[in-house]
Amino acid sequence: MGRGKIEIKRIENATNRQVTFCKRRGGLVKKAHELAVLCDARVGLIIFSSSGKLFEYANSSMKAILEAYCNLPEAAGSHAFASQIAVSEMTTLRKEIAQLETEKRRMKGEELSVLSIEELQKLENEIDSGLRNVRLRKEKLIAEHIEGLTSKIMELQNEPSSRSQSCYSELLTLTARETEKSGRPEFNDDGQDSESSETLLQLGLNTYHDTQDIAHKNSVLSDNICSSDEGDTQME
Amino acid sequence: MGRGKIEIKRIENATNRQVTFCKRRGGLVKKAHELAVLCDARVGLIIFSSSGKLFEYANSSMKAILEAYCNLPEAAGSHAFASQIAVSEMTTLRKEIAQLETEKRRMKGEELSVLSIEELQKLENEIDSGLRNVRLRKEKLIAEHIEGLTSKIMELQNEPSSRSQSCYSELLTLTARETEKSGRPEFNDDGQDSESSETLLQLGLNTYHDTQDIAHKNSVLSDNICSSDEGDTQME
DNA sequence: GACTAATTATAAG
DNA sequence: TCTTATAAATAGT
Repeated sequence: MGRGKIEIKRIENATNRQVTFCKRRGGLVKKAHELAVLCDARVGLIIFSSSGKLFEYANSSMKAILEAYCNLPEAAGSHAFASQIAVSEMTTLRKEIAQLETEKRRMKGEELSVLSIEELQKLENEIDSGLRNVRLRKEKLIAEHIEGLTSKIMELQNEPSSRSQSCYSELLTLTARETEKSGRPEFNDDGQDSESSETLLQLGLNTYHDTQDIAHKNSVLSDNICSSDEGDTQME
Repeated sequence: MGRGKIEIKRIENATNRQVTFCKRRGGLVKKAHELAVLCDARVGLIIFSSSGKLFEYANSSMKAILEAYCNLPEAAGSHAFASQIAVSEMTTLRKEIAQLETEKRRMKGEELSVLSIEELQKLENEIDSGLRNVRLRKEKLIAEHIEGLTSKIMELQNEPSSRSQSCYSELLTLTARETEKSGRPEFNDDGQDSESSETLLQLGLNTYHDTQDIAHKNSVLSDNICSSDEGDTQME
């Protein structure tokens, strides 16, 4: 719904991402509210922005919803709940870190021994695509830098001073470096790298979820865990 | 959005209410997922139908979301049950994850805008080195594969059978590709060799990883939206 | 569930 | 933030 269709993947531009976050958060809260009212449901919605700010909506109190979620009639022994959550969360985070570190090592060409030819090919495509992007960006910066130096020289040309010397020499170095690389063909468009961004996702961690239910069922939620008023929405 | 406008008030007709509940619940979960992915947010959604059935969505584990919700800094006095140590350790782990994710994205050529030319150069060197390692490893595996096929053929040479046919043809394809490549300079550092060895793989070995990708895409999509891995959606 | 006509959300400017 | 063209959700069938 917008001037153009968008892919559902992380928005890279931070400003854009923030704007979209605000808009869609509003839309989501509105729809949560509508569902609650129209269908006589109890809805609790918790959102943490990427910067860690909390937004929430609950048509009844969030505490009541969370208590119901944890299958616990009333608050007691909340420490057990919290510590179970904390322990399993920590495990999750550690697994996530291990996973990311493995991915990073593989992208640096380490720890490849267990990968099949196909997996290696995927990895290669992904890295190659990243390399191209990095080079493009670097070359853009260098070009801009050269342009800046050039115009500086233009300015200084009429009043020669010792300062302009250094600009000249830097410009010479840079242009020499760039020239060395020119003549390289553009990207081939065979589309082989098109799946690059998904490859790593499939290695994701799933194993901790099965402990989740048990943790919830055995846990207790206390009175002071949550306090929330009806339909509370904050601004970020 | 529909044939007619409706007021946001409890739907009196029970059947109608149930149908609307199902439709809108699906929509809400989808939008929660989109927000989480697009804006890199953490989202937890809990829905109880009027009959008391539970539906939930969380892009990370619901435990993690609730844990974060219950341990908000400003609530320290009233909500603090997880030990201070656990909280700070968790913060450390999260920072570590954020850092690793940034590194990973940069190696994939994303989020480069804040990097200087020097940093980009360093990154490029790192990625390039990784790429070479991956290619070396892959080519080693392919060579071994060829060798394996060769010796199989040796074995079968004396007793010609229909089975050996396929080995021959695969070997021929592979060696043809390898030969084509030889005599071309080794890694030049401008990225144009990027596809040098993937054609070999795709033509030489079979192409089943393409269909794997498609299957994977589908499964990722459905997992994210409605499987019990992340956000659990039940049928009522 | 599948099908639209209409409404609503929102991407881009 | 505000506008508006367009994509998406959905009410009624």
